[in-house]
Amino acid sequence: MVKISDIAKRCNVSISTVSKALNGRTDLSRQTSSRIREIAHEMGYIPNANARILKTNRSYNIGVLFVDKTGSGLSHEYFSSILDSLKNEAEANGYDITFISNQVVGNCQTYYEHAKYRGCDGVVIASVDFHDPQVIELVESNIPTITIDYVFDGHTAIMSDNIVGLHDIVEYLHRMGHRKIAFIHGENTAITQKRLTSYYKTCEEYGIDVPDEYVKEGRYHVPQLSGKATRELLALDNPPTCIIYPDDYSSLAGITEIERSGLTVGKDISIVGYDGIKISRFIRPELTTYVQDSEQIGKMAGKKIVEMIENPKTSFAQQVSIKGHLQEGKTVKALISE
Amino acid sequence: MVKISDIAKRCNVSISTVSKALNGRTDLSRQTSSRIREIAHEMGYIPNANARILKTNRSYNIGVLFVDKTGSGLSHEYFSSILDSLKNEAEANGYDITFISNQVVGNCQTYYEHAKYRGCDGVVIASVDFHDPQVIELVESNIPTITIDYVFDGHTAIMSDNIVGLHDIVEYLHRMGHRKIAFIHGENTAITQKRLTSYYKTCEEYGIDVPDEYVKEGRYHVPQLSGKATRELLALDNPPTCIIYPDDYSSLAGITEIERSGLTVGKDISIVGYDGIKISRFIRPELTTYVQDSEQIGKMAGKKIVEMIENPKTSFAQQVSIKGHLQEGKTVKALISE
DNA sequence: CTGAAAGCGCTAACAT
DNA sequence: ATGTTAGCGCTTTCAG
Repeated sequence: MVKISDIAKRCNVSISTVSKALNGRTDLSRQTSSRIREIAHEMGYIPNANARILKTNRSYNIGVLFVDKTGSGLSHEYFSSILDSLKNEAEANGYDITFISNQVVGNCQTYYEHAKYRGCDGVVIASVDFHDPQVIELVESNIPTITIDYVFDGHTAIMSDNIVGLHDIVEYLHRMGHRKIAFIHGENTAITQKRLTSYYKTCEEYGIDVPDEYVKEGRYHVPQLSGKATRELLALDNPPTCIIYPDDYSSLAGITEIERSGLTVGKDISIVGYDGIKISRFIRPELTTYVQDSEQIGKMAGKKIVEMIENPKTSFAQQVSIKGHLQEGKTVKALISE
Repeated sequence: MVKISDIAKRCNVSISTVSKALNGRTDLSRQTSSRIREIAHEMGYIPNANARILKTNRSYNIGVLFVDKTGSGLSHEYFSSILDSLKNEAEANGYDITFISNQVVGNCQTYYEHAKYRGCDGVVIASVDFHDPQVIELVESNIPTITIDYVFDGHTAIMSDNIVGLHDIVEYLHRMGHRKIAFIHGENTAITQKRLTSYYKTCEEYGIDVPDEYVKEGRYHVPQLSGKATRELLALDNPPTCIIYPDDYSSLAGITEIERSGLTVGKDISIVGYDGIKISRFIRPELTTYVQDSEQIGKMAGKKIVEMIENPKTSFAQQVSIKGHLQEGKTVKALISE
C-alpha cells in the first residue's frame, strides 16, 4: 500500500506537507497542493482510516444496534426500511455504518465496549430490549446515541407517532360508522402502552364504549396469536364490527380466521392493520392500514446522530415524532347505520 | 480511556507484559496474567481496535456491499434475510460488519478504495450491478471477496440454485397435469438467464411445448409489469393453465389481475411465485412458491468469507449452490386431464 | 509556505 | 517469565 511517506519522497516534500495537501489545507501553495494530489492519485494512494482514527479520535463511523428478540431481525420490513434510509443519510454525510453486537469481538463483551472498541462516533439503537442493562449502559455512556421508538429520559429519540396512529385509526373507523371496535395489541412495551392509551382515549372522545373483551393481547409479528384472538372475538355474543391488529403481518392471520369462519372481510367484518408494509397494497382485499413513515424515521435518525456528533455542545435532547398516514384499502366497510 | 500503559503502571509491569496477558499468551506466569486481567477489568479497560488494526493489519471487519438499483434495497426480504444471517455468522466468528458505499467517506470514491480505507479483511457482495466497473475492480483486487448470486470466473460465489428452482417448479406443474405453462421472468440478468434456460430445458424434458407468447419479460419486484404481462397472457387465444412469476411480490399483482378478469386463482388458472417470503403462507389463497433458502445463503457467505480470510492459501475459488424447496400452497390446481 | 518531531494505542520481535 | 524497543500511518503543533 502506498502511504503518505511514499508520496512525500516522490514529491520531494515532507510528509506533513503531503498530509496538508491531501486534506485540502490552505496553508500551502496551490501548485504544491495540486501537484501532490495529482501524484498521490497517480500512485493509487488510499488513506488508512485506522491510522487517522487513532490520531484524531474520530471514526466517521456510526454504530447500529438492531436486535430483534423475535428473530425476524433485519427481515422485519419496518426495521430494514429504517436501516436502509439511515444508511443512506449517514453515507450522504460522510459516515459509514457498522453493526454493534454483543458477541465477543476483540475481547469485548457488551454493546458499550463494542462501540468504544470500534471507535464509533455515535450509535443508533432500534428494535432491542430497552430494559437490557447493556443497552442502558450504552445510552448512559459518553457515546452519543439515538434511540428509535423508545425514549430514555434526557436522551434524543425518534418516535413513530403511535398516539396519532391509533387516534387516526379510531377516528376514521368512527367516521365510517363503526362503534364496536376491538383492538388486538402487541406485547407489553412502551409502544403498546401508547397505542392502547390512545385507543382508549380516542374511543372515549367519540363516545365509543370499549368492553374489556374487545381488547386482546397478541404479539407483534406472531400471526398465530392474532389469529387466536380473532377467533375469540368472533365468538363473542356481541362481536365487534372492526378489529385493529398490531401489525399488517398479524392482520393477515386475522383475515384467514375470519374467512375460515365463513365471514367476508370488508363486508361482514372490518379490519385495520398497522405498519403499511409494501405488500399491503397488493393483497386482496387491499389492506386498510396505518403506514409508518419508516423512511423518514431512518433519515431523521441519521440526521440527528450526525448533528449530535458534530455539535455536541449545541444539540440538546429531543424527541422527534414522525407521523404516518392512514392508507385506505378495502378492508373497512362503511356502515350506514349503527 | 484507560489504556495498556495505565494498566502497566498500576501493575508494575511493562506494557508488553500487559499486552501478552490481555491476549492470552502463555509465555508468562499464570499469576501475573490473571492479576493483570483482573486489574484491567477493574479499571474498565477497553482495547482500541484502531491501534490494533494499524499494527496488525487485521480488522476483523467484513465489508458488505448491498446495493439495490430498484431502490427497495435492504427492504427486499430476500436480501435482508441474507444480511441477517450473514451478520450472525460473522459475529459468531468474531467479525463485525460494515457497509461499503461509494459515497465520499474519507476521500474515498470507489468501493475498493472504501473497503481498503476501512481495512476490511474481506467483502461480501450482493444485489448489485455486477457489471459496474467498481464492483469488478473490487472483485479483482487483493481483498478476499465473495459474491452472492453471481459468479466472477475464478472467484468464490454463493448461489441460490435457480436452475434447480425452475426445474422443480416445472416438474411439479407437470406432475399436477399442467402442459401450458407460461413464465413471466425478470429483467435480463445472469439469474434470469439461468431460470429461463432451466425452464426451457425442463419443459423440453417433459415434452411440454412452449409457444413464444408464453414467455414474457417483467422486472423483479415491479408488480405493475407482471400485472400487465398477466393481462396479456389471459388475453391469448390459447391461454396458459399456469403462470410462473419472477417473485412473490409480482405474483400478487398477477392474482389481482386474474381476479379482476373474473377468474379464480387455483381454480381457473394456477400460479407459482418465487422467493418464499414469509407472508406467502398467510395470504389467501396460500401461495405456491419456490422458497429460496436465504438464511443458509447468508450463513454460507459468512462461513466462506471467514475461511478465505483465515486460510488464504488453502481456500480455493468455488461455487456453492444452495437449494431451496417448493412450498405447496393453494394456487396450483391439480388438473385431472389435459 | 514548508518541515521536524511527537505521539495516537497497540503488537511483536528481540533481548534479558 | 518479563522488559525494551521499534514502528504501524497518520495528524498537528510548533519552528523556521
